Amino acid sequence: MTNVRVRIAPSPTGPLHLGTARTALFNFLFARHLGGTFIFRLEDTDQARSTEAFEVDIIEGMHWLGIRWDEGPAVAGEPEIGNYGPYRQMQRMASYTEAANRLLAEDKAYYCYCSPDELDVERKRQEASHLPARYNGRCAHLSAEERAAFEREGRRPVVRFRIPEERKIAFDDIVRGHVEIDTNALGGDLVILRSDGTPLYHFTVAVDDAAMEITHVIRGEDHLSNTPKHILLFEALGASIPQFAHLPLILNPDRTKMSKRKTQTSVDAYRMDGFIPEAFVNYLALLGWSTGTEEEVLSLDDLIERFDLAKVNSSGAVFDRERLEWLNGQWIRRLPAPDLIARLRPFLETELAAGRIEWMPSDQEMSALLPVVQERLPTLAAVGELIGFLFQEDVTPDLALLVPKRWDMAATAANLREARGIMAAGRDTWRAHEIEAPLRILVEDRGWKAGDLFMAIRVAVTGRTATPPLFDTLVALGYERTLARVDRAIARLEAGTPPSL
RNA sequence: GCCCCCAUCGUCUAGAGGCCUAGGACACGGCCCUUUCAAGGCUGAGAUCAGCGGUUCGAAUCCGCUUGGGGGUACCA
Repeated sequence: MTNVRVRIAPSPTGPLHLGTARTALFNFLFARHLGGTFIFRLEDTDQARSTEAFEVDIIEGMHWLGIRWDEGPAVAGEPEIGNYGPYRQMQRMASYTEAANRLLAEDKAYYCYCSPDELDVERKRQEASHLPARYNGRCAHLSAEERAAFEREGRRPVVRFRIPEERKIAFDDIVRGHVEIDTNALGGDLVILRSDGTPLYHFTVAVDDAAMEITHVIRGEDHLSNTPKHILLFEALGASIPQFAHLPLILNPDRTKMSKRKTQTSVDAYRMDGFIPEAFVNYLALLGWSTGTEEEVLSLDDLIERFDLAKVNSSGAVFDRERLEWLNGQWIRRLPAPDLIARLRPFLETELAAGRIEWMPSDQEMSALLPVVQERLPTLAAVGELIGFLFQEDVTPDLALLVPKRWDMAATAANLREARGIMAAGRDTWRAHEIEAPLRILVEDRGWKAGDLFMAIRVAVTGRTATPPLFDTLVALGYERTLARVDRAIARLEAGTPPSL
């Protein structure tokens, strides 16, 4: 165990987000690689938008991905683990007011009575004269009388943290290298407590990171510009300054910051789409990082072993669902049969509930099918599309699909009838190559194309043109149902065929 | 507006001055396999390394500028 301590601090104001999941993963990989401590902290101070349902979604989503923490809430309502708790900010309120009072006492912060409206007017004025938006410091040096006057007006002050002027804050970001930002660009003295006494994000993050002795702050690039504020706060609080690593952002296809509008961002939505966590985590890890080798299909353990913050990219990465799907297929193919069947269950339930299948296949049926199904599943959710026709009473194929280009309806009906006769003799030998062999002889005798007959049978029996291998499919369907479906197709073809002259 | 960050195939990336007439993967095309669909194998196309200057014997790699993109700039997180 090293003394490395990192954290992920999501706010439960929405379902687990792709970006949060990736940041969590990078923190987790970093901690595990180094034998450090990974901490989960809930930033639930936005009471208006935070809900317990989102909290549960986030925690369960993380667990689904295989991301576990050493300190933090277990699941909603249950006890926490770790000696630096509580791990919910709402339960740490006292520490923020205590810290703010300390800064006030040391004159590192002061009460500001400017109203939001006044601030707004000032901001607009600065904007109009092309000046950087910045608090003008009107309340920075109020006398006791002035303060009393404001109080008498009924104004409730915020607490502002003094940002020094003309100072360069420099830090060495692990992924970006040396970064320098002038304190004049920080927007002036920073509000750390609202007029109702509740703390603001930049303040809570610094107070908590200090209290939890975070050594490395690994987060999205959107916080890069805010880092000097945090550094100043750490200094004022007398805390040591952690190392920073700012991860490249995940982007929409148009290269803007990923948004719900343009990219599916909910991790749970990907789960419901049939992605498996092995693939998801693998994909996320490779968004902005690579091993430097040509390895791409990597398990969580592989990732932990190879992870290196210094090899993280600095430019944004477009989320590419097709590549995720490819990785998902890779991982599905690697799953042991019983495992895959178990994971397919919930998706079969969904098919059943939606009426797309009429009964549930047994584990035996599924494992018989698996060899021909496993390599054809891009996602777990594709299972219904692939083999649903097996678990329906009947199918009604499109007549147009039933008739091969070289045949017409009458020929198709007649040829299917011949094939049906041959298959009918196979009741006791209903196995793939024993169905196939005599049909091939028939094809040979008649001078047909094997593909034409097989496609006609395929469509007659499954209703689709793309299926698992035909004869395996027939075996799975069974003798009776195969013949019944062929018969029905023949009947429909004959009914649709105009009588010949 | 101001500040910061970024810039290699459509996309994810390899590349830490000579190994690069730039490698891999996804997607796309072709061929093989084949009853369809996949999977797999082989193969093709695809990047004047954003542009311009500089440093150097030598630059995708270092520096500067330009352009483009992104982020930040709240009594949001």
